Amino acid sequence: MKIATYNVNGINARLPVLLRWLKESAPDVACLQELKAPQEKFPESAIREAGYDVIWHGQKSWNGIAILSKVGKPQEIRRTLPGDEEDVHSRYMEAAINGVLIGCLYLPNGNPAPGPKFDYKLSWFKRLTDHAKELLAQKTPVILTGDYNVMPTDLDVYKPERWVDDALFRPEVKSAFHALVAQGWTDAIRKLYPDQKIYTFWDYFRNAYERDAGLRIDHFLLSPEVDKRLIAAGVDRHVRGWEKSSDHAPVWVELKGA
DNA sequence: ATGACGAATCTTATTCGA
Repeated sequence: MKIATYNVNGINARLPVLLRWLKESAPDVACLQELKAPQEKFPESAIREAGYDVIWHGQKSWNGIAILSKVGKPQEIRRTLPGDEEDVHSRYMEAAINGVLIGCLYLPNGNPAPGPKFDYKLSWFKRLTDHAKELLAQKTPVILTGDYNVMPTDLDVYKPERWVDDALFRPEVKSAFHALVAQGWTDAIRKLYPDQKIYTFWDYFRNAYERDAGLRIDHFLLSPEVDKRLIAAGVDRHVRGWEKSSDHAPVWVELKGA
């Protein structure tokens, strides 16, 4: 089973690129973030014509996540992250597909830091960590994937010294990520490529992609029951070079079995 | 500190992203 995550930066602006990538990469499951579309403006028929069942949670202007599957209808478990009834951002969605629980997430950016947006990022991270602990306790196959908006180490940043005060790289955020992983999750890309410079995002400015001035912020965390099935993982970085691309590239894992 | 780019919106300017 091949599972992918892709921050599309606007599902309607990205539709041709998304469909092209789905056809080329043919993931069984795809988690999307930053739909930037209200619920009723999601291009459902185009996705279904591409062969995917889909559930999504849109929001006007910002955020929004979706889970696509061509190996059975996603059985939705939840479409909000527990822990704050007042949080109305569409940033988390969870579904069971083929016996694997898949959490699709878009963690807040948090800039500028410090400030209320940074506080929201940290509290969202805390809620995710609390929820992740409960998922792990079930001792079933679980994947938490998406745009974490965190570069976990210096190896994940083209120029670490320029990012020290940024909300994606501040010590509080890196420690939150490491604490989450330390519950017992496996960072799939880092497990298979412990020493390689691998990026998933290149901003639109200053020819960042051409200069390979990138960041690794889209991650796959695997529960032990999934980790033992991990065969391969990678980034479809060439997709970032396509016309009208997102600023992120898709990331994927391949698991043993259906 | 700002801006470079791109997307969305109560658009011709502003907000957000990372």
